[in-house]
Amino acid sequence: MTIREQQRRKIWRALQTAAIDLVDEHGFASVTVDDIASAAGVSRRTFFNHFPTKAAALFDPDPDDADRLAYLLERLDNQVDLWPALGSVCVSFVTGHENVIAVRRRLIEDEPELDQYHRTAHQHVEVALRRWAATRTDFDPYTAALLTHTATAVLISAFSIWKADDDPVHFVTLVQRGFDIIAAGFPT
Amino acid sequence: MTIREQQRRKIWRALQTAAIDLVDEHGFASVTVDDIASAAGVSRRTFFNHFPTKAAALFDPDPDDADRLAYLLERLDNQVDLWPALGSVCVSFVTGHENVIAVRRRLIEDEPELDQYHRTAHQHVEVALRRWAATRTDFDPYTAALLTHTATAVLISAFSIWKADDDPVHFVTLVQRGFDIIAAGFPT
DNA sequence: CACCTTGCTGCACTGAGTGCAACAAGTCTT
DNA sequence: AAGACTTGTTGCACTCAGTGCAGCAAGGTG
Repeated sequence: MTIREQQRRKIWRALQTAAIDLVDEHGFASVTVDDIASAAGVSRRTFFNHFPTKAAALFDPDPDDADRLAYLLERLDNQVDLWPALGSVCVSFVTGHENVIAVRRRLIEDEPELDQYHRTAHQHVEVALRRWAATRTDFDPYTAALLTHTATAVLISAFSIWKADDDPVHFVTLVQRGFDIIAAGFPT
Repeated sequence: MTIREQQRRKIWRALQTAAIDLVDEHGFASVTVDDIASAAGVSRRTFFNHFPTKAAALFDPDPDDADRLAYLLERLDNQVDLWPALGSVCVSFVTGHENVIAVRRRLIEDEPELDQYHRTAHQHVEVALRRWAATRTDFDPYTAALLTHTATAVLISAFSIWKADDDPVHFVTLVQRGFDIIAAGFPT
């Protein structure tokens, strides 16, 4: 990784942590982009070189995580049973990252209107899943769409139920349980 | 319905149609709130009395539709099999409204970045479903969350696959098929 | 060491969204 | 039907998100 790329990711992280800290303390509406930028030691204009919107600074996924998800999907090629396979990918993806999820969860508990912005985070996952589904030719486009959207629905459901002060491990089991319940076709 | 309420809904509709027409012709970014308001014959300030954001003018559900969905859910009380029941509600809800869906579909096909705003429309459905699920005590909160989020995932999937110039009836069958596929637990 | 490229910065600008204070029109009471 | 009350529109002024542009500094390349 080049020096440029290192610096860029460093600024990215500084902006994200500054944004989360400030919003956590003062609330989303009370924090301006100027505040975030100067807390991170960069100019306001630089903020928008890294994030398209103020909300994105809170919820855009770390580039490393995006790489990790792409890698997990890559290794899935020959698996036969699609839904459980997707489930295992999602479980692996969230495992060990409960702290990040907990922070976002707490922000949204404090200010529910942030939830709509948080959807874009799941949309990033969805895009990755869709890209992967497009490479598979062994099922029709509609089933592919259902698979990806339902998978993110499971993640969102687990996220919506889990409380920030719950047992972190519990979140992963929630995700797994969600995939299992749907695999069984919503038994009554 | 009082005269006031009639006038209010009239302005609401004028704003929504003006917004859709203008955005359809010139693109989302090129149309200002001023343009929409004056096309609808009201002041800019009035626009924001009816819609919280510019995007909401395109995608907020008609109040009549919200009432209709609430009514459909109300009549569901004693049904035993939850998932098919939710499916029938969703099918009934979209039946006969393919034209509205087609318009939104076309807008998003032209400008994919509008998709994120369209999610809020589904969020309104989701809120209604969640409110209903909260009144049922016969299943746990997590299953309730899964049910509602998965139901909207089906709607989103059908919406993402359907093309605006497809057979309108086809959309409803897509929704029904989605519920069926998930009921079967994603067979391979 | 020169040359090219990438990314940070300041500046100026558009336009979304909000609080406030009139004002007008619908609604209710007697 | 006339007054009091309520609800909703309007204009004004303001903050701030987001963008295009031009300059500059520092990284990358031969």
